[in-house]
Amino acid sequence: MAMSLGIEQPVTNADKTFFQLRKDIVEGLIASGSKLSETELSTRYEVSRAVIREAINRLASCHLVERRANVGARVVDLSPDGLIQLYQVREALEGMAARLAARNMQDEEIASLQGLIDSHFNKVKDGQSYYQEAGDVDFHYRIVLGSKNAHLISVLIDGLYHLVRMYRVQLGMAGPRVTRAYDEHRNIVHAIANRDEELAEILMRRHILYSKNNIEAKLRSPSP
Amino acid sequence: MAMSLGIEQPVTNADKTFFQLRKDIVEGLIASGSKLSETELSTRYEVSRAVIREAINRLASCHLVERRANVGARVVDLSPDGLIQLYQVREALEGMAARLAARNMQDEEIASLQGLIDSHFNKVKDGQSYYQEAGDVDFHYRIVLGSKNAHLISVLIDGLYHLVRMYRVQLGMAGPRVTRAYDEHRNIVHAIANRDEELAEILMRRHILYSKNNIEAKLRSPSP
DNA sequence: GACAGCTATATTGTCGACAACTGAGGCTGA
DNA sequence: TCAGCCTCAGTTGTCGACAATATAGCTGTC
Repeated sequence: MAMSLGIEQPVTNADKTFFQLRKDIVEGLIASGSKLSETELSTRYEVSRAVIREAINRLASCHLVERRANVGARVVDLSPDGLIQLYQVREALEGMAARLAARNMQDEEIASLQGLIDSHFNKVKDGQSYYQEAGDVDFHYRIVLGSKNAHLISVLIDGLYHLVRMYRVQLGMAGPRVTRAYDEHRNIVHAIANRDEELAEILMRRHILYSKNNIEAKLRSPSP
Repeated sequence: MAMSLGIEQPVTNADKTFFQLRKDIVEGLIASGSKLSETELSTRYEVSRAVIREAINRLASCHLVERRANVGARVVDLSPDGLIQLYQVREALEGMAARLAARNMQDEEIASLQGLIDSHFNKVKDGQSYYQEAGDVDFHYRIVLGSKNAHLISVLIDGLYHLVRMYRVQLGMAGPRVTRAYDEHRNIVHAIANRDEELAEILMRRHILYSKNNIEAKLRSPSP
């Protein structure tokens, strides 16, 4: 695993194929629930079956595909229950991440995070929904990295976040939750700056809980 | 991944090799920090390099080995900091597992769990330190499975628990924490039986925190 | 018509060989 | 002496072919 300190750089052919496949799955180019044929993919991506196999195995580690011996691999299918379970794990892990960030982040990192939030303020004020996607992701990334916990970083950034993005993209999230989420982010940073571990964890957990409820509501009423 | 509902059954050759390699690493037969040569392992385990490669990749997903492109894989090395980080994640995940177990476990499952605890009582009373290893593992397994959350189950049972066992085995844990841990288990089951999610989570988190402190102390004073 | 068993086909699992890369050691030239 | 380059052995990455397995469809019997 790339350990994700910064941007993951593909070096081998299997890496590139893995990233490409992951992208195509997350963005729905390969339909959720569809079967992944090794031979077909090897011709489509113009690599040998061995590298396709390795890529699929890695995707299985991220829980983006499910593999059965002697049968094959299928892209996971998205379900309300799956989403809920995903957010339950996020709540636990990111709560802990916020706690550890309050303990372990350097002062400069916190200042930089504060700067990020401030820059968001302008965009929120202008009503740019740009926020939800890039801004939200960036915010959560920084806190997870700030935890300085390798397991946390790996499970979330290399694993769950791609699934989260898959749900967001394929269910078409954009949402009017922008300004409210902005305030929540602001409060979390404040708690971290005060080195208040307990509060940072609680606020982060509530933030994710709200976010789950929001997406869940969208999931019931197909709006797009 | 095997999804771990019950016992994971090897079907393919890569499965068997993966299990064997994992066992040998966890139990220290392959030294922590040592390099894993694909060619050497393929002769030692009498399989082709391809299945060794797949096994190593899976081990990397469990964080039991670290792989670098074009260089090779090394068994992770155990460190005090690594142990602490591991238990931080356990605290977050198993806390959530206990909460969800209080919500989702069937009445019969809870009764069975209660039975397990009761059976432990006799052994603890007799001073059998058998408890710590098998009993403790079994207890935590049941609660994680009781959460009915696939991600939680996979990350913990297919992943972190093997690392936990690796620390325990290679640092020689047995400890006088038996009776105290027993009481903590008892209280957790009580909270779950009462469907008290909040309390179940808090108790589990404290239980793991205590456990971490215990191992940490042992790690400072090499007793065995 | 339904069902069990068999056959055929397509897919996955496994293998050995070749290509590409890394790291160590020695060599050259200042 | 030392920095930098180069060579070379050994390792990992990639490939195409073969073996083993599962699924679909057919056949024959009840």
